[in-house]
Amino acid sequence: MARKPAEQTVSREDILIAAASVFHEKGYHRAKMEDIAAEVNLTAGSLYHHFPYGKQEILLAVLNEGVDAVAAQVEEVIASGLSPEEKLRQVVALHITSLTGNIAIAAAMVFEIRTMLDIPEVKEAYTARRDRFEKDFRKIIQEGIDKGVFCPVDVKLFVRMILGAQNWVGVWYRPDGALSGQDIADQMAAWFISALKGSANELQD
Amino acid sequence: MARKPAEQTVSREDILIAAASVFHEKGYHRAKMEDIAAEVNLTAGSLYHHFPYGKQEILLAVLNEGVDAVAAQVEEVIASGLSPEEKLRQVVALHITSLTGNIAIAAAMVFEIRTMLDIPEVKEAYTARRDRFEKDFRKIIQEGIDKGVFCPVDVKLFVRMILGAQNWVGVWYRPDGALSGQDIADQMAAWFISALKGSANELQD
DNA sequence: CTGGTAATCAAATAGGTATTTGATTATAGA
DNA sequence: TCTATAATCAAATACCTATTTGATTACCAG
Repeated sequence: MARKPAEQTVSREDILIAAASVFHEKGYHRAKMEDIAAEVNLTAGSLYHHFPYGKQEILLAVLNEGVDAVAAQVEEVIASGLSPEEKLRQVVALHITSLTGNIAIAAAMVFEIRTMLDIPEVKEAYTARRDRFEKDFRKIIQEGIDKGVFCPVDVKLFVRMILGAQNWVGVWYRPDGALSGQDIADQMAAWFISALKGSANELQD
Repeated sequence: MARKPAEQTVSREDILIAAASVFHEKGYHRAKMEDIAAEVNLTAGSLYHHFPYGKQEILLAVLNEGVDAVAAQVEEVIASGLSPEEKLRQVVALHITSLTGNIAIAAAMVFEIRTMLDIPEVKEAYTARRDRFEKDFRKIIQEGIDKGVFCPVDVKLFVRMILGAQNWVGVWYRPDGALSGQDIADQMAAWFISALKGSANELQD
């Protein structure tokens, strides 16, 4: 056996997809290299040809996979001339559909990221990305407040609230459920906007 | 050495607290029995005296620790004669302050629960509890809708939205931050209520 | 005092699995 | 065709850490 004909060789990308799916099912720790390999008809050792640094490198690649794509699109929306409301709707949709469109990565993002947080470079890169993401959201809310279309709120907390709600979608969403990612996004965005319009009254008893 | 004087012997409870903190720092898998033991000045083997089933039993105990207390209180609120609004405020506060009051357990709850989900009994117990919790929240929202004080919404989704936002608090909250658990709960509850009052208009373009 | 028991320790044991190694073969380019 | 390289495999290796074991000591009840 050994090398298979060209049509059967697997790419990094193939492995990433397989890995994401295995991580999703079992979580990082219970996912064996062998499991990942099996998914693409390789043996565990062969994975090291594609990912010399091993399992962690694979996880990292899986996580990166999902993130940058969304980030770029979000920046675009921010820079657009849309109303804050519309911007919010769009970024919420971007985030949620990205999660629901790749549930395996989404779950890894939530559950496995901490595995890597003791590698300084990784932690930095992750923190930087997350902060940028949060900032993007804050910018939209703040813009709405400044323009008077949203009530003043604790922007930081509000953003954490919505990101929590959104990230959690990656935990419970199932592709065969009743709602599509877009459905979920639409409804949630509407609620966020309602909250942003009706606040500031029932706070102090 | 061997047995230490009475004042220095550790209790199950001591170990649980230590374990929760170690799980919080490192996650279940990277937390060694030795780490937990060190925290209470024991050796790893000694933990088996208190928890014969070992590491999993400890995790399980840690998770149980946090849950039942809140659940009972939530039921009480449900059964009370308060307005739906007030009920919602109170259960949100119960949940969030319970998370922020024991951040180690909260994080374990979010991140480590899945470790145990392949033990059928555990999975069942967990699912049952979670469903009951969700149902309690749904009951409040539904009551508000029925009484006409909340706009009609997809109750199931709404509850998932708020639970996501709330659970996520366990991920980012730090006791030395600017906001107390109660602060967070008050603001979030207010937003949820705003959303419940102002919905149903901007859904269909 | 004198057992008996509870709490502990130090030192194996044991199992799992990530990673390494050395050989093997297909393919592409000279 | 011949050779270098890429992709693969099977079979070690290596390590880590949960768990077990057998001895040791403190405390309490009688």
